[in-house]
Amino acid sequence: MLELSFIKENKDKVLEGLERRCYPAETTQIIDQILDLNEQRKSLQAFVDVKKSEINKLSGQIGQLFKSGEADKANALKEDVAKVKEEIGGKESQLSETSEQLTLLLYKIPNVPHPSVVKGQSDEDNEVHIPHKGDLPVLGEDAKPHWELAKQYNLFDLELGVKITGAGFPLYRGKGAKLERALINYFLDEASKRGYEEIIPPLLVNEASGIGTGSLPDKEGQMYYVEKDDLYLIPTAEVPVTNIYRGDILDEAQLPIKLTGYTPCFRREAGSYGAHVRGLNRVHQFNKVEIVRFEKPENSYAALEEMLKHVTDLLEALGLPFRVLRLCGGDLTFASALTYDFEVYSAAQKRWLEVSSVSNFETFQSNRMKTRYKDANKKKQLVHTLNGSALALARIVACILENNQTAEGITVPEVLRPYTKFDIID
RNA sequence: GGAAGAGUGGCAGAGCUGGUUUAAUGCACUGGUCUUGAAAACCAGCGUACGGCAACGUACCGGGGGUUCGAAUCCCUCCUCUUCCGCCA
Repeated sequence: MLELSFIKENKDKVLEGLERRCYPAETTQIIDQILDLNEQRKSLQAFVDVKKSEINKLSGQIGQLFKSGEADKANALKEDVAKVKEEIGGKESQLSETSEQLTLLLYKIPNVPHPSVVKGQSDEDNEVHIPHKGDLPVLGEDAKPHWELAKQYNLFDLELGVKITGAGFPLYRGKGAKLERALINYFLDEASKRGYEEIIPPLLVNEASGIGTGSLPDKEGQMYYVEKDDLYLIPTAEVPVTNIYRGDILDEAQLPIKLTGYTPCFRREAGSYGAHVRGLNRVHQFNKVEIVRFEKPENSYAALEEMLKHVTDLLEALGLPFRVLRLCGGDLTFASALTYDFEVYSAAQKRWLEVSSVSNFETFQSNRMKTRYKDANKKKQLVHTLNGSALALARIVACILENNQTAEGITVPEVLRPYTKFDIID
């Protein structure tokens, strides 16, 4: 959520940001509504505060009078209080309604994109930030997509997942399960090497946590919801991990805070089904290692570059052909100011698959969560939050299987062998 | 799941027979005095949010609601924690 003070002082920037996101014109009007409501709120509060102050004073006097036995005078004052209350009338409830409305409207305004983000409608307008190096791999005519390879080598089973749960819940087995576990451990170890503290968070979160990171309100439909306990299954470790510091005022010395966590991720994503979402390309449950950072504002973009390098290193080590995109305004997620998407090329499917997304949210999440720090002058400031996948597993597995297939079997990337304890899947 | 008790400012902890509590006191923390320096001692400051140039005002004693002229204090409700019992990886 944007800060009210920022909207007030930088209305043009906010509008220009909406423009680059290709937001509909109605959203522009919300900005004016917000500013109007805020003025209303301010005058309401000033009024109510003064009246309450009067009541407080009178009540104090009544107390004194009762003590000194002057009940008559006290009772007379009670009538004065009643008058003041009448003056307040519905203003107090108006005040709280106005504040609530204001918050709801603020929730509707997305983050202002970083100046480097280009205007664009959809993923077709994304810019290539780091192009793929060298030629794209070409496989033989008989190359198979990962869902066929999985069947051939008995690595994961989507039909069994259907039997046990439903569509989109893969069951990994044998070397498929071991490969999955190897990747998780490898990614966690690499994050640890770079100074991230490992976290195992709860997989269900409450409403406040969902609001903190921006998964709520509005996006309820994308999360699994346990009605009986009013809890949500996490769509990413970002939600529980970022909310660790919800409502906290940190010490400057604590920053930066670097956290990593492996969790399964649950996404309802009632989207389309078809050839392009076959196999592991899109599932309701997948595994992911997430990295999360809390930074001082002046350091957050350097941190983003570090994260970019981190993910780049992982993909290079795995030997997967990839490119990095800088998302255009229209493809940027609601809370993000700048996002880099990583896409891995699937040689068998002959298409790019998104495997990671690294974003700087600046103060958008921290303003919702009220996560601040005291700077050198002891002034409270919102921190910047960042996060990224390092990495999301399902599609990485798909690409490893497809790109590394040989007549003898699927070769395991060198860096994973200490974890898998086998070199080839055959 | 059942029973009992409890949730107060960074921590500890009073207040909880409703009215100088505008939340005592201690510790921690910050600044100052003293000192060669430090410690000790002493003095002062020391929560968050909103409004206001400011003085200051308002709200917050787990969350929400209620009673009252007035609520940390009484009532209702939800949440959490502790102890005991039950169940259980």
